[in-house]
Order: sequence, then structure tokens, then C-alpha cells
Amino acid sequence: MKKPASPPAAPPPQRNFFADVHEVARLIPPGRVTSYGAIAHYLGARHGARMVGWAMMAAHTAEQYVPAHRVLNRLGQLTGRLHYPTPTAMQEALEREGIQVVDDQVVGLDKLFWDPSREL
DNA sequence: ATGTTGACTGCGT
DNA sequence: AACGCAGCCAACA
Repeated sequence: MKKPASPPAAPPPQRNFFADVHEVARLIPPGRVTSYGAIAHYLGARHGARMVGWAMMAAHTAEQYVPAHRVLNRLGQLTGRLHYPTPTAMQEALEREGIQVVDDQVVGLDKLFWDPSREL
């Protein structure tokens, strides 16, 4: 049997891509942040950073907890804050980890930035 | 099957 | 220097 005669009739609800993005996001240490582009680069650099953002949107539906609040755009802005239950939920989550957020932007991004392809 | 959209990013004018 | 556009891949209608 080259391949199972009865393939899984029920494909995984989430593609491998989503799972990968979620997994990387989960590896972000508390108190640190990363960017969509960094995750995209770690996953192959060919994936549009948009796709990562899209996958993050599904983070809410992920089975495991995904610290999406630690994923920002390359400017350190909380671009996904509008996708949270409340507009301030993301900022509060970051501040809870000791991250300073001013005007929807992380303070000291250079210090807090966590690059998966560099530190992982 | 085709078209559109999307939590982005880099380059060009 | 600021603004705008095009590129990237995958899911949904």
C-alpha cells in the first residue's frame, strides 16, 4: 500500500501553516515581542507577512493558547489590537508583562524584539 | 475554478 | 521626507 486506502476523511481543521505560526508565537518568551515579518522569515521568508497575520487571526480559534499580543508589526505597533475583545486588551496584556506601550506602540522595541530565526 | 481579502513589508516616486 | 503601490500565500464566497 503506497498510501492508506482510506485517507483521513476529516482533514485537520487548520492547515500546517497555521499550526506552525501558532507554535512559533507560543515560543515567544514573556516580556518579549516579535513581528509578523520575523515569523514569516523564520517559516521560509517566502510567506507573505500578511499570511502570518492572517494565521494570527485564527490564533483565537487555536486549541492551545497563543500569545498573539506579543506579535506586532515591524514598527512595534499593536496593529491587531482591534481584533481583541476590547481595544485595550492587547495593550494591557503587554503591560502585564512589563512592556511599556505608548500610543499603541511598544517602547524599547529593539530591546524587546525577539527574532525566532536568530534566537531560536 | 476564479476573484477578493487580509493582525504586513519593502521599494519607488 | 512623506505617500502610494505592488508582492507574497492561503482561506473563503
